[in-house]
Amino acid sequence: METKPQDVSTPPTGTGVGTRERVVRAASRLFQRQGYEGTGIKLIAQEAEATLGSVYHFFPRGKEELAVAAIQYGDREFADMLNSGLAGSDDPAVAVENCARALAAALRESNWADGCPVTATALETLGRTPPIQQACLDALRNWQEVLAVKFRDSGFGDEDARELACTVLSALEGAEVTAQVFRSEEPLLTTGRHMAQLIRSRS
Amino acid sequence: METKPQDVSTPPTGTGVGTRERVVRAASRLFQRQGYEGTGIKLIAQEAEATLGSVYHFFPRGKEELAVAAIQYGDREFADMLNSGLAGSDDPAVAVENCARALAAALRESNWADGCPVTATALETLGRTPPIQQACLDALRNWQEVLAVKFRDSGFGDEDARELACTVLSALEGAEVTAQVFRSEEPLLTTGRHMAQLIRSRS
DNA sequence: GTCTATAAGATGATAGAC
DNA sequence: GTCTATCATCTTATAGAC
Repeated sequence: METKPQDVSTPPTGTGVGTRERVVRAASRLFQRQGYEGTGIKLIAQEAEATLGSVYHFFPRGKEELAVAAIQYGDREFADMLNSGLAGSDDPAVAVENCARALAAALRESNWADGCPVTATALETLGRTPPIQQACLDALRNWQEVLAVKFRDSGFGDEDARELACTVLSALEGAEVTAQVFRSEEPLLTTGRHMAQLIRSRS
Repeated sequence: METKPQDVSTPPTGTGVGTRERVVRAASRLFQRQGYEGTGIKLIAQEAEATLGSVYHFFPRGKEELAVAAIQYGDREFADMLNSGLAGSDDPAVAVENCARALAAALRESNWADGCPVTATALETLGRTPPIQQACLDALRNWQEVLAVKFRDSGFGDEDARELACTVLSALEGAEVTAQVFRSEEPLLTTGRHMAQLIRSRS
């Protein structure tokens, strides 16, 4: 996760956020909500309050290049959410349950629209668009590592921490989809509770 | 799950499978692999060895109507897979782990392409295409009930069975996505093992 | 960097012969 | 029921003025 110069929070141009950043954010949100194939570049430009020319100025290789940037943006965003959720408690079981609760609250607040920022795009582009697939893989690996670090810091052995992280991440991912389809926080809350039990039963 | 007359495995017309069935199967597989928006009707017709006219003959209301039928087909298909996996053992923990193993094997055999038959379409159409969303909801509910029945039959109380089914379904759904992105059976196998532990710790 | 106009092709859907 | 031809629209992407 190297930080590039243009990642600074105050862009050089003005009071708000630069055009490139607005485009990436809009793309990330739209891909998250309606997938890669279902989102047109014109809509992205419109939501970002940019013109089509500006989009292609920053992403000359087109939609695919923009999607990679959007997935990487979602990667950082979701990792931040995981990290804040996990930071709430030293007990990893409590921490994971906090994460599930935070995801559930965010999901409800968005009217069940804003789930995982990569799942839809990942499934649509699996085995068909290598650069996007790679970005999705990097994101999932990153999130798993965030969880694994928490478990290791709580005293779990390397292998145990890695495996627990794998299961917890998978469970949260699936619970988020289920919660979106059911339009209910329950899958996330129940899964969070069960994950806490699993973690406790292994400490 | 009422069985309609046209659900018989030997169609009236010929030795093989009827055109309508071929179209639905092709649509189900393609939506599963590349999502709803990323799959054109022409490709569906081609894969089904049918013509565009035939597709619109059986589904006069177009792609949306076809998608509902495709999701319902995937619903039955996945429920069958769950039921066979669960039937392998009276111990619900062993049974669930068998399911995860079966899903992992099927995923590997398809070169990580054939995951859950509804997730991609569900995420793309959330809150935008009510009939499809409803079909996805029915599918997830159906699968959860399949699991809940197994847990109740194993001696779990109603509430416990329902909640365990919710978590196990979510975990398997998420593990399937993770396994596809990682191109590895490990997320499904690890999640299956952990779900077995969770079930045992609650009996 | 921003903007408009437009090219080139794909998409969902329809018409009507057979 | 099957097939081909076609329409209207939308898509990604480019050109070139400013």
